[in-house]
Amino acid sequence: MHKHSYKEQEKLRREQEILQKAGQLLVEHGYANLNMDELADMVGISKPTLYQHFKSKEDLISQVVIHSFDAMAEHFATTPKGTPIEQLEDVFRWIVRTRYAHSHVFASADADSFWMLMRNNAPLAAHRERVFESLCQLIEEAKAEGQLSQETPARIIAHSMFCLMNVFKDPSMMSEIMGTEAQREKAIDTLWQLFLHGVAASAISQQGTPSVTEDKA
Amino acid sequence: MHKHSYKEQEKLRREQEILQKAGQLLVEHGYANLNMDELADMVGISKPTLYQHFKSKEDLISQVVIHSFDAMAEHFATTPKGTPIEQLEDVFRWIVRTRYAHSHVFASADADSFWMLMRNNAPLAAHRERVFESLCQLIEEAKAEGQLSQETPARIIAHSMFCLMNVFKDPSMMSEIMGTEAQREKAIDTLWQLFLHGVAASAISQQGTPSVTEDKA
Amino acid sequence: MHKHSYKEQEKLRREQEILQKAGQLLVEHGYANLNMDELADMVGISKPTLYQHFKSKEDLISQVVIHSFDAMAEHFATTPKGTPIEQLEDVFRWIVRTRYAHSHVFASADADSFWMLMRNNAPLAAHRERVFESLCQLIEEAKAEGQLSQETPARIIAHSMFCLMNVFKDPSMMSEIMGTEAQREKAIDTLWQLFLHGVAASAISQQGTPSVTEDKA
Amino acid sequence: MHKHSYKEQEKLRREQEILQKAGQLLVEHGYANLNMDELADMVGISKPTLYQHFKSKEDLISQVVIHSFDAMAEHFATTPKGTPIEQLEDVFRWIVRTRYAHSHVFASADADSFWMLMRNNAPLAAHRERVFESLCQLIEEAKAEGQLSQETPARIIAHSMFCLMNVFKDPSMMSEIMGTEAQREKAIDTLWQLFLHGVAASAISQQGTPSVTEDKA
DNA sequence: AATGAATGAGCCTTCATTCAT
DNA sequence: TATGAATGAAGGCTCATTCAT
Repeated sequence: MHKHSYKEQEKLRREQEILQKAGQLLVEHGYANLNMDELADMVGISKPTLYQHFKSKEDLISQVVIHSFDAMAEHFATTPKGTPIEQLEDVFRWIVRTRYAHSHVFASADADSFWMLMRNNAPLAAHRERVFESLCQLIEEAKAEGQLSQETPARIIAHSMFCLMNVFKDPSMMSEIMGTEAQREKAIDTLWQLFLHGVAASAISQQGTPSVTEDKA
Repeated sequence: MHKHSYKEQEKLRREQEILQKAGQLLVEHGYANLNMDELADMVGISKPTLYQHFKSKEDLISQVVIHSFDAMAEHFATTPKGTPIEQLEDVFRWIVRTRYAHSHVFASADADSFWMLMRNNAPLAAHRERVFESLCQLIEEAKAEGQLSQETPARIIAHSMFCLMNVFKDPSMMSEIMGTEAQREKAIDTLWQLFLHGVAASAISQQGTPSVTEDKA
Repeated sequence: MHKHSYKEQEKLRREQEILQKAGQLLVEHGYANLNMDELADMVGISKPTLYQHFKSKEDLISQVVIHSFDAMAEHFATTPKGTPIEQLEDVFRWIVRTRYAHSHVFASADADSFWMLMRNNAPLAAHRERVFESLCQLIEEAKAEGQLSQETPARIIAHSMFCLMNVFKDPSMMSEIMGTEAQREKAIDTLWQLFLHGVAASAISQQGTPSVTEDKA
Repeated sequence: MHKHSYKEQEKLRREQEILQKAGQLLVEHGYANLNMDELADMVGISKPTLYQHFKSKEDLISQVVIHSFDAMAEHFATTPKGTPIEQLEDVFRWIVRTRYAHSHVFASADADSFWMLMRNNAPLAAHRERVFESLCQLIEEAKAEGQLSQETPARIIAHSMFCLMNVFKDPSMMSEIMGTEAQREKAIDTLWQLFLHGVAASAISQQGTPSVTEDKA
């Protein structure tokens, strides 16, 4: 069971390092502009060694992304329980922070690379779906407790959440987030509120007519 | 006065065609994977001819994107007047429809290519900023009429709107939009409601505490 | 005899203009970097028109060079007679002046383009040889009058003359020449003296031993 | 301390070979017509391999030329001492021999490629200037000993020397040089004498009047 | 005769991937 | 196992030259 365990651990450690640096480059340069020479240099190994761990660029990047999905899945599994809405908020904050504080892959999650990869990569899509499912379940729970709009499909709510996070991708917003700790938290709050009210139970009531009017009445 | 007008129109027509196909390839393959050979083939001309119309790949793609921005700007200018909120809704619907019906460039608007291009391309950034400014003004008007949250900066609201539209980028959502006319309108409605309630004036009130609770009370 | 004489003159005039501008570009950019688009633009005609006058780039440039040789040949024929040495000096001065004042082709006469062209272009080589022969004859005459070293082959003397003129090709020298009229004449004087003493009759006497030593003794 | 010394030597050897063949092609085809495919083929490697040794065509060719300058500089430094004039003669002979025996780059030293390269390539210009400076110093020494004309600027003398060597560039001269050892030496002698008398101290005396007359008197 | 438009062929450069050590 | 070295396959761009009008 632990035959070669040292060597294997060493190998794992190295792979983690590769994945981490690759993630960094992926975020900084995008998929197409991430080049294997640069990556190898950054990790401090040679290119052939890289190819001993990952059979191709696509494979490598897929694993980077899968890794991110798994980290998210793990957070889902270990997040301290509360009301579904509280859990959702926790997840929301965790993702945003992870994204930008640690330059996580999700920062470019819906960019070219991402979809292009996903299109031809079943395992990747599967990992993504798994996480997405967890999120949808949480949303359904919140709906069941009457805290989220019944009328909005869970998948759309989940997507909205991911998409909204991209607000911070714009350079002008980025700077706001990259400022003080307080600024960041403030910005995240704002975004969470924005999301929450968009999907709140009371929100969606009369379709087609902006409920704003009713609210004001 | 209109000497050469035929030739010139022909030239323009050709350029439009190039831009249109380029937009299509841009959406399908992303900037880095859009290659000039393929584009030339697709348009049915030779590569050098391409370069007689556009001086470089970057120039060409910039114009594609600028074109999209301008189309949006034009819609802004000609949209039938109503309350600011109504105008916003109109813009929202127009963009979503244009994006997905016509495979418009904005479908990959916040992708790698987009930002990378913008970073080194002042004219492009300027066109974008112009459209963005228009949107922000509309938002400020809506705020002034008390219909949007005063607390959320206009730029964040504008961004949210753009980001939310990416919900449809996911293949699973895509299929929903690409279905019947009715389905599409339904989906757009849902998203608009979602956005609207997220940014509505009454929405953001107590920070840090999910206002859902208060709303219910 | 003068059928179409007007049209033909017009054609000739245009060809002269093309050749002149081509010469200018040839000197400025070199053969390989002289491009037909630029040339056509400079002359104010279209490229196909260019090709109606000259069947190819090589043909065109050959004629430019041939033209220069012919101009030189003409100068040889019309130069006011004097002693052979005086005639030589006159030729020398004329070439240098023509080269740099009028940016003549000979300014790049021994550059890549020149030899490469010559290698595959018999007519060009012939024209060159003709001029060269005239020069050699002049030199032989001077030798006959005892004014030039009998021991140095005429071809070498002729060549030396051409080569020495390239002294001015160096940018640092160029500036000296491009200054005032007086500066230019001074520089030309210096070079002529330098050439003349190199080939003077009294100069070459003891082979193998630097005659300087003897001179000093 | 000498780890990898074999590999490194091999790499150096390869680079030398590339530089040598590149020099050959440079002389034969000129800068613009030297193409990397042909060079790679000639060396027996692939184009990308070329680019692993030299980062661009310009870089490669620069090094070729720099190499030549350095070889000359080294000869300057190691040449057996004698009178300045003797040293000059040695340098002269060495350059001519090196140029034509080894098809050295200087054979096209004042050609298009050369100047164009120099114009945008500070390191190259620096190497050239260094050698040129050495030559000028030698010339100044010779002047100080009264063996060269005080009136002619050292830079002009140096240039004359280089330019005169181009006499051998003409195909008809080339054949003479490429003949027997004796022929070559004879030709070089002739040229050296020609140069020497052109710049000798006694030579330049009365400006404007061919001093030939005086010499004869 | 003159030209706008088009193109085949080619060149420099890059990069993911593999070979040989 | 790790790597220095090598490369096939492309991609962006240019240019002399020709067609069609």
